[in-house]
Amino acid sequence: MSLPHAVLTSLLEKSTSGYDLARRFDKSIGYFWHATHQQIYRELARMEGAGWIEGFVPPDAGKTRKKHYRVLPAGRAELVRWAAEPTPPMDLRDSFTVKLRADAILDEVDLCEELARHNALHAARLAQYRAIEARDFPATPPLTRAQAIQHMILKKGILYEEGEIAWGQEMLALLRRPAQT
Amino acid sequence: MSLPHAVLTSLLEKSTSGYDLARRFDKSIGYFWHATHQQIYRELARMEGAGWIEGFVPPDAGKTRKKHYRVLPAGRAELVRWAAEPTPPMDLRDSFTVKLRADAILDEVDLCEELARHNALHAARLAQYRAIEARDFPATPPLTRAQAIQHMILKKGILYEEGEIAWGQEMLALLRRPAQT
DNA sequence: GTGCCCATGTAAAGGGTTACATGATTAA
DNA sequence: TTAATCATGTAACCCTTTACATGGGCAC
Repeated sequence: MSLPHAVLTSLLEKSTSGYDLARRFDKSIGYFWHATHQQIYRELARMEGAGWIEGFVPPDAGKTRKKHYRVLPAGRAELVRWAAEPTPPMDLRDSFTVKLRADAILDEVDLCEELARHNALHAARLAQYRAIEARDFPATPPLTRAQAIQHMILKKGILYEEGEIAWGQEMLALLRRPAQT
Repeated sequence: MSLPHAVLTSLLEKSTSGYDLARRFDKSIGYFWHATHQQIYRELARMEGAGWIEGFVPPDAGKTRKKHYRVLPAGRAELVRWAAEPTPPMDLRDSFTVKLRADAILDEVDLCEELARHNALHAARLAQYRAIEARDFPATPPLTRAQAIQHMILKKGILYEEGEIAWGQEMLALLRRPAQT
């Protein structure tokens, strides 16, 4: 369970509203931890109750209902505590791979189109990541430690997508090969 | 939701008991879809109720309580139906990456040891996968389509672990670098 | 006969997904 | 003024996780 900690991290990077957090979870941080707006609102309410964060009306609020949250010392301490815990390695739940196993024994299944679609999705994401990299990490050496870490996280995403694409193309070639006995 | 379909696939590959399925989910198929024995027993009961599978006492049962399950035509049809559905791409939930983001802004966090531990785990898994590959896919060309697909699935795991290790080593070097300014 | 593994389950709690609800601003 | 988007929520359902329970076989 680390959704609250993902939210804390995101809020530490920049205080913001639940709505904007949800959008951030659809983009940058969401590539490593997905969450819907319902989850986020629920967690924000919980964490405010626990004294980890506090809500406030931003100075430029005007007439909107927008409410911002910022991390309190207790929240920061909790994040540090959690980060020191051992983490189990990510467990994968890839339903497409299950379908491939089904394909291997079933005949009636044809995953070519679906695989091609996935390959295109991965290519699109890769392009996004590369654009972010070009924008946020232009020169190489003069980086703070924080920037260097953030760059490595982005590179992890890039490597992952590159791997998916390379593998996906080989797999597609295999699936398209006519079934010779 | 595709745990039942992962179970169906596994049962099609080989009829077996809930207990052995659970162990299989701790190994081969579990690398792409994790499940505990509680989930598996529950799914087996549900699927038997739905007429997708049937339980039977294996001929060599003797005095054990062991019960085997095999896939019925309805289950096979359901698997085909499901495989034809579009799949969303896997969404990642990698708490270690969240911790890295926390590290980038927190100072009090030190992830070196944990990262080294993860790297060792990935190396161990890679070794396992390579051993399986050497055992199950020795020669190259004379493969059936099913074997070729299964080999590609294994290769996906190998590529993934190799990527994790390469990235993890670079990341470790970065984390170990003394914080200059 | 004690301890360990096999083998199957139940129960409770918590997290995630989907559907629904509401009101307020902004653009056509 | 109608539709879309902003912004925040509630409720129900399902899935997953964790803890507990049970009883049989087997080895020492």
